[in-house]
Amino acid sequence: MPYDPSAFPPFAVTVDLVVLTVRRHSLCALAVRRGEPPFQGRWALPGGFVRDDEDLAQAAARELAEETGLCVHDPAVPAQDNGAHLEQLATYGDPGRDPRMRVVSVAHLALAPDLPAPRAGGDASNARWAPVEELLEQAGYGREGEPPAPLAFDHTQILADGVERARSKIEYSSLATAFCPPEFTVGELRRVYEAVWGVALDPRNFHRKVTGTPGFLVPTGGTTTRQGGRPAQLFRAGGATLLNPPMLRPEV
Amino acid sequence: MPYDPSAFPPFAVTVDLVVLTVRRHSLCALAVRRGEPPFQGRWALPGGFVRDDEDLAQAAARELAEETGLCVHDPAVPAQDNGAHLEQLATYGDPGRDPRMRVVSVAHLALAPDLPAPRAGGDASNARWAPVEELLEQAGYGREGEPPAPLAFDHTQILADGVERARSKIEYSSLATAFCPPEFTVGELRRVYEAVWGVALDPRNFHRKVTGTPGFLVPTGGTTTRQGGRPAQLFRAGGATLLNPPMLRPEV
DNA sequence: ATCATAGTCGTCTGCCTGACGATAAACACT
DNA sequence: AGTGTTTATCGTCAGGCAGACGACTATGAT
Repeated sequence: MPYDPSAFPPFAVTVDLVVLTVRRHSLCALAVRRGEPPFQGRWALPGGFVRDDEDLAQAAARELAEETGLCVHDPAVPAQDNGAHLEQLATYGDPGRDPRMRVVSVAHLALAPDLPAPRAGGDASNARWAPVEELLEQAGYGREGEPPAPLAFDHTQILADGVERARSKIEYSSLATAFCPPEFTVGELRRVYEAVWGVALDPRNFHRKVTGTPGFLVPTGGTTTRQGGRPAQLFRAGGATLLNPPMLRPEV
Repeated sequence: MPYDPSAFPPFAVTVDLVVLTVRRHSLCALAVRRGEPPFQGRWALPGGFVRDDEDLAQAAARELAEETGLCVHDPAVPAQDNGAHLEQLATYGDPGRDPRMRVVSVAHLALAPDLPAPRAGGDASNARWAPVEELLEQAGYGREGEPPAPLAFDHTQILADGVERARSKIEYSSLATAFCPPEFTVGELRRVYEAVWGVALDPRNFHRKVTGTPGFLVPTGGTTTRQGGRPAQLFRAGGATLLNPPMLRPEV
């Protein structure tokens, strides 16, 4: 049976983004307000259709730039700064996940340092950083005075999967540095782990672990006192991407 | 802008399967011969179009059953036997990965115990279990006398990603039991690890590790001598899915 | 009977981690 | 200037786990 367009059903393919950052000691995700049905007025993950001539990673990078202005960090250019980490997360394709038509969404996970205010088409009221616990709660929350509502479509599930991916991946990779500015202290990195995992870590053991793992951190020579207290050494992310042995998440 | 079918390009969506098993001490993948262009006559991963009314996991399970006769093991029915493990792997959507049209393929990873001969539409010459190193080699191999050729489309990449997923996932989960029959010995489980990782493991340390991890193995009371030597205790897979601490792959 | 094979139990040593004491270097008060 | 607070950093110690490897057991093959 040769190529026959009628032999398969047509799908729309989108990319949705779980964009995570750490703000004020808590893990936050980017949410945008839907301006059109279905789920008009509800919060959702940013995303959009994949264009005819781009691959999935390009589509995700484009959407990320449109929503946040972030460039994607290219692993081939390790000196590049301020780039976000972007990776494919999973694909969601239940019939009926979009009431309009059959849509398959290839979700991506992006990790970014703390950013200035988000923008969605320049309209700040239609985009926000929200703590993930807030977005994941069954009831959901709106902004001040808005009715609580969960995220549109199956985006609560996608967000949960993205958060779990981030939580487990910083255990055995140096990915947590993607949440940090180009130069950072051990304490700032520890606060990233604490925010992502929602636990408190011992500063002394954490310091020993991260400075003792070859290739994880590279001292830049500078120091900073922006956190108060004794000045701390500044580091850049080293070349190592896999931590062996891993940094173990404390039990329960 | 309301729903407008012309606003997005139409895609075909397929599922492709990386089906892995362990045969004769080596990790093997299922390959099927393509009967039509493009890549006619070349080996490829099994797969097919997602139907209008099924979700992605259903489509993958259906393809798996069509190609191998395997049922998917439902985690909700732990007593079920002979079921394969199935999980989503990643999605591949480069424009041009299929010369006919824009196809997005949601690859799935299936792990199965050693099986009788494969069947592809009943024709055994069009399906085979091939060692993964053979399929992944740049040049590729055909069967006896056939010209070497790599897998069709981007299936070499998909297979490589699936193999790497399996290799890393048996480190920290009990997934290796999916390669074993319902009842198995510690030695058989060790040979699974050795085949998947391509290394030799110390039988004594391995025995201590797996029998000492609570919930990993449950003794059935029986013994077997099918491997020769002293009779070995038989086990079933226990309920634990996450191994903590993990089983570490030896370096290099 | 002897050997080969595979399974199972122990021992020892070194590494890593968690718990936690102690010191250092900044800033904010008074 | 002194005192307290905050954060960073170094050190110590005990317990757990993994790698290396010795020893013994129970089967089938010769």
